[in-house]
Amino acid sequence: MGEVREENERLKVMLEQIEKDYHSLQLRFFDIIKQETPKKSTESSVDHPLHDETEEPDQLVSLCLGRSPSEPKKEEKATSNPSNSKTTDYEEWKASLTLGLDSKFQLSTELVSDASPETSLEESKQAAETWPPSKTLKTVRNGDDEVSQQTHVKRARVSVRARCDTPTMNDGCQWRKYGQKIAKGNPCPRAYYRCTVAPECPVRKQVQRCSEDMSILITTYEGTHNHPLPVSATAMASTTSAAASMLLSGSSMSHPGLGPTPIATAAPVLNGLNFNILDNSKAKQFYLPNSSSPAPLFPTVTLDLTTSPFSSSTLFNRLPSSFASNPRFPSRSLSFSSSESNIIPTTWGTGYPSYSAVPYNKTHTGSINLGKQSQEHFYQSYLEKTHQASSQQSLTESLTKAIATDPNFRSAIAATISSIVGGGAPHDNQGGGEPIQAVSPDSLTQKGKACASSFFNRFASSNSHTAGLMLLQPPLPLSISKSSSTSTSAIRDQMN
DNA sequence: CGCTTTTGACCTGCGC
DNA sequence: GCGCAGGTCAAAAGCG
Repeated sequence: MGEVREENERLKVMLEQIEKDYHSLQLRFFDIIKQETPKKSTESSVDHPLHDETEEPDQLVSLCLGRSPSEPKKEEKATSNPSNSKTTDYEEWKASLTLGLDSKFQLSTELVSDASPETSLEESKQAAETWPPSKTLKTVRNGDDEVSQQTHVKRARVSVRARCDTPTMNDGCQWRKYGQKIAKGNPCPRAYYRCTVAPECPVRKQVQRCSEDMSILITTYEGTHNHPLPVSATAMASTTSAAASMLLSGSSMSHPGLGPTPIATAAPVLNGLNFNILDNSKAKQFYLPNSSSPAPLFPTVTLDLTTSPFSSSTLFNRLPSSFASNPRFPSRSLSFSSSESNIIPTTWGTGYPSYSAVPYNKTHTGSINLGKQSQEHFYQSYLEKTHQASSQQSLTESLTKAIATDPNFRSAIAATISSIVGGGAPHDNQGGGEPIQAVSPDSLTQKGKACASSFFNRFASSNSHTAGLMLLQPPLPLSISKSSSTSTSAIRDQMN
């Protein structure tokens, strides 16, 4: 109890600091918005008329995992009165962690989008209870063909590619293997798992090694959990769920950013991570565990945790050429990658934030790239930390931990997907070149959190759309502060 | 003994 | 209609 009280006190202090930084960041953000307004009014009106929301924080689209879309306003209201919002925000933050899998938003994974929250909840149960796709189809076909088709079409999959030595990725959930098959075109067998946390949970996953690189494990998740999950499992689940939701909502609407071009690619390289988004609806980059399989029945979004940050532009070339285009379902791929699979994880594993100030540039083509100098700086920092690191974590473990421990990481992933789905790649040059200091107060068990946080903080700062998303989140255990040295040391003190 | 994994059989959808 | 491939089932085997 004593330890808990102590930790509670520490967290309170931390929270206060976070709130301060949060508000200063918000002020800074508004300043930037003001400065950028004249520029953007000309640019956006011509190229991206739908991005006007970046000028009006009130209208920012918020992807809040586990919360209803209306909540951001509440949060914003709360932030206007910092002294009173402490408890509220903290509770909301906690709620966002625990409610992640019950999110109304997530339900779109399985369902047609425009259902009211109440009905969507019910429908999600139905969808969950009628898991097996074939049975679902059968059942629904008795009623309405159109509905059945939609139900079928709307079942999204989220595929995660990651380097992993273990037979399966530890995502915090309990799985039971129920089958194994040799799939055509891949000598490695594909294993089928179902979630055993709850007896009737519809979630399944397929695990298969990549035939071209055996060190890469491809895990495909399907379905939505119908039960609460352990905290360690909410991360992957909500992230994949959000990705699937994004994909589905994206597949059912037209995007100014994605539509007219053969392929819309955003390839930000931040903190040595690739963040590639592919739109396969128009290009031959459909991304499947089984490279030679025909077009899949389900829309798939792939989170790629394997590729090199310096060759993001060649990511597509490295994809198996047999990925067929799929006219029926769009598929998107996100890449969180390392140049060497162990460098970043090792660094993340140190548990300390990256304090290096990294300027960034954002191109008008939707790519966000660190300057060469910054990349060198960053990787130098990585290498230094690599030497210091005692633990050798795999990329998968690190990312999983980062996702598991950092709600902001999840939000950022979702936000990024949202920014792509909602309006294409970022287009303005806001905030470019200005060093942003990202500081993440360490918590007791948050290995791997720091880099992820700073990574996404920088990303958030570089993308007004996403930045807005981040700002609308309740205060999170990280902060962005321009006056780096003071806040860094302050938080270090708090950590100690 | 209970749970998990293995593995061949079976079911279903799809293309020809 | 047939064959193929993906996915699932369920009995047997394995394991702690």
